[in-house]
Formats: sequence, C-alpha cells, structure tokens
Amino acid sequence: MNESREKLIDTAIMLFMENGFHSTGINLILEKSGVAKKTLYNHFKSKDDLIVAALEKHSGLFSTRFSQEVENLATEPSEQLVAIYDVAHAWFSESNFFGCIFVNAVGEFADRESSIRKVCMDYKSEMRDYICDLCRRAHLPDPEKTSSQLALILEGSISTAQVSGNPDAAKTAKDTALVIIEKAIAEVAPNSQGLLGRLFGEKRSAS
Amino acid sequence: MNESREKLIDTAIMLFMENGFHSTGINLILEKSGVAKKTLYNHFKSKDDLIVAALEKHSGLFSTRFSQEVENLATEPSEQLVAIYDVAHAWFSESNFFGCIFVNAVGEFADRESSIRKVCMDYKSEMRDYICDLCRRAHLPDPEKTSSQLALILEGSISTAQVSGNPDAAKTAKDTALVIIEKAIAEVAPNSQGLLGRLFGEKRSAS
DNA sequence: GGCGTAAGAGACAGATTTGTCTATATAGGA
DNA sequence: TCCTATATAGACAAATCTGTCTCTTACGCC
Repeated sequence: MNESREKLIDTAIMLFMENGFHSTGINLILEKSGVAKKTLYNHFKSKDDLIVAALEKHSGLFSTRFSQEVENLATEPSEQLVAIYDVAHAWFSESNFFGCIFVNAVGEFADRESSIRKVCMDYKSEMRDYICDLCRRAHLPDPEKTSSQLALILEGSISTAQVSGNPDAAKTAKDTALVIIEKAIAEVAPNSQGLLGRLFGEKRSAS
Repeated sequence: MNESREKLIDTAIMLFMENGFHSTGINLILEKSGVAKKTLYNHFKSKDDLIVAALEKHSGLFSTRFSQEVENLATEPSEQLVAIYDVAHAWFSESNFFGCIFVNAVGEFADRESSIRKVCMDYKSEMRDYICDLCRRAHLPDPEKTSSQLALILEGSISTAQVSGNPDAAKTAKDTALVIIEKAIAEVAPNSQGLLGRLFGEKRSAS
C-alpha cells in the first residue's frame, strides 16, 4: 500500500545522500521515481515534509540493518561492541557512502527548532542507546559513559571516512574502541587477562 | 589592500557556516557585506570560486587560532594533547558554533574531484599533522597511529556536539583521549606511574 | 587638473526552484 | 456499470538564483 509514497521516499533519500538536500530539486526526485508532482503534494505538505519522512524512514531502516549486521558478525555482547567498527568499515567501503545523512542534514538546516533537526537528534540517541545496551549486556561497569565514548568514536570515523574517502578510518576507530573497552573490562575484572587475551589477543599482536 | 575582497570572504564564511552553501545566496552575501555584485565577480570567477577562497582562508585562520589557544592552555606537548579538547569545548560553547564547516561542505559537494572537496581534505590533513607533531614532541612511541586516533576522537566530538547541541561531547572526547594517551605513554615507560599521576591524576580521580 | 582603475547600485537575462491547478486515465468496490 | 480515490502529465505562477552589463561615483597617481 502507498507504493508511490514509498518510492518517493526511497528515491529522495538516495538523492539527498548523494547531492545534499537543497541541491536536490523536487523535479529530479519526480523524474527518477516516475511519480507525478500532484501525487507528491498529495502525500506531503512540502519538500521539508518529504525530507522529514525520508529521514525518519532511513533512521529506522539503517538502525535495524546496522544492528542486524553486527549480530551476524558476533554473538557475545563484548564482541559485538567491537564488531560495530567492522560493520562501519563495510559501510564506508560501499560506492554510495556519503557520510552520515543526519550530520549532513544538520549542516544544511541549522535551525535548532526544525523538525528535521529533531529527527537527527533522535537517530543519534537511538544509536547511543543501542551501544549502551550492548555495554550493559557485556557487564561493563559504566555503560552510560562507555557507550558515549564508543558512539563518539564511531561518529568520528564516519566524518573522517567521508572527508578523506578512506574506509580505513574504521580501523583506527576499532583500535581506539578496543583500548576503551579493554580499560573498562580491566576496571571490573583487573586480573582477567586470560579472557582478554582470548577475545582480543590476536588483534593486539597484529597491531 | 583588497578590503572588499576580504569582507566578501569573511561575510560569506559566516553565512555558509550558519545556513549552508546552497542555501546562502550571492545576493545575501552582497547585502550583508555591503559590496557590489560587480566587485564580487571582479574578484571571483563564480560562487564556487568564492566558496573555495572562503574555505581556504578559514582553514588557515582556524588552524592557527586553534593551536594558539592550545598553547595558551598548556606548555608541555603531552599536556597540549589533552588541552585540545578543552579548546574544543570552548568552541562548541560559542553561540555561532555550527559544526565543522569542512564536513558540512563535503556533505553538500559530494563530487570527489571538486576543488571544494580538496580544501576540506587538506584541512583535515593539516589538523592531523598538527596533532602528530604534538605526539612526536611528547615522545609517544607511535605518533602516526596515536594522532590518527586523537584526530578521530576530536572529529567525533565535533559531529556529536553539532547534532546534539551539547558542548559536553568535548568532555567525553577528553576522557577518551586521556585513555589513549595514557596507554601510549605506558607502552614507552611502563613504570612511570608517578609522571602519569602528576599529569593526569586529578582528572582521573574526578571522573 | 586629467586619467584610469576599482567600486557602488542595480536593471536585466536566463535558468531553476517550489508549489498549484486543470485535465485525463485507471483501478477497485458496491 | 458506475462511482470514488488516486494516479499521470504537465502547464503555469511566483519567487529566487547565478551571472552579465550599464551607468555613475570616487580615489589615487602623474
């Protein structure tokens, strides 16, 4: 149901990612999606309304896809925390990687009260909550703090990969995250070097 | 000399930061700067040309201002590495903080061959080189790697503060950077806990 | 004083933008 | 079969954008 509405949103988010929001005209979205202009304004009040809907759908889709791929790579929560950065590396390597669409959106719509901005804030909270949940299940002593740090590292790798065009920013992020996670684990179990060695030993000797 | 040219660039970069590039029209720049349209196109070939010039000037200005403020806060290179995130916190707290203009620019101009993009890549290299130099002077064992990590953490705090509107992302970044720096120092001098305690002890007990 | 360069002020062209409106076609349910 | 949504197709209005061009003013230099 609402097939044309979904096609509009899907086409729009793709074009917004590639060329930005202001730079992408309504007419291009219509042409690429094969939908009539009347239909667009039948579903959406304005272009901004379409932007909000597109960001909202992408937020949900991306979050679930991301956590799904993390779960595909690892089962233990502590391993999943590290796998985040492997998923990020795969993402950065995609030909249609253009950075975080939500950060890009905030760059174009600075108005702090805009609903566009609100979607972006919500998405970032969601990602941090997801990481926080993993920290909790990994029994890290301060999940709130550690998840803020790990989310910030992920954020940094996205921007760095976007500007430099080099996916290896994810590897730097992984190295950094490992140090943070190791330190957090060491705080709650100072003499569990065996566990650490089993989980991360091969990574540390490789670096 | 070239007073109107500089006024154009200064006005443009301010408006680009606040409202984005495509969203900021030539006419607004002219009105705010009090410069005639003829003069603009006398100095610049096109709007894109003005954008490049504005980004280039801002790159130099911001880099020197940033390192200057770091030097004002600390003298020892190892302390300066940490002070970076205090300077960042002050920056995030400014009323006219709109994230990293270079990341925002890449978000709007995805073309990898564009000269706009090139300026952004050069700026990020410059910042990393600056941090790398500090790492070297702090005698950290692997300045290339550590500076990549510290630059990535800084990058993450910028995006996070931009989207959330909360300057405290700089504090999270500082905590994270401290762990990375401590670990790097521990590698080159495993039993210098006294030095570490003197440098960072009060920070650790506060966290 | 005269001259030439640079800038102010803004009309104008041409392209492009968002959004509205009309006319037409199509598909599903009563 | 007919009726009601919903879709297409696209002309059109009104605003806005970049970039050009003309006319006038002002300032520095010889």
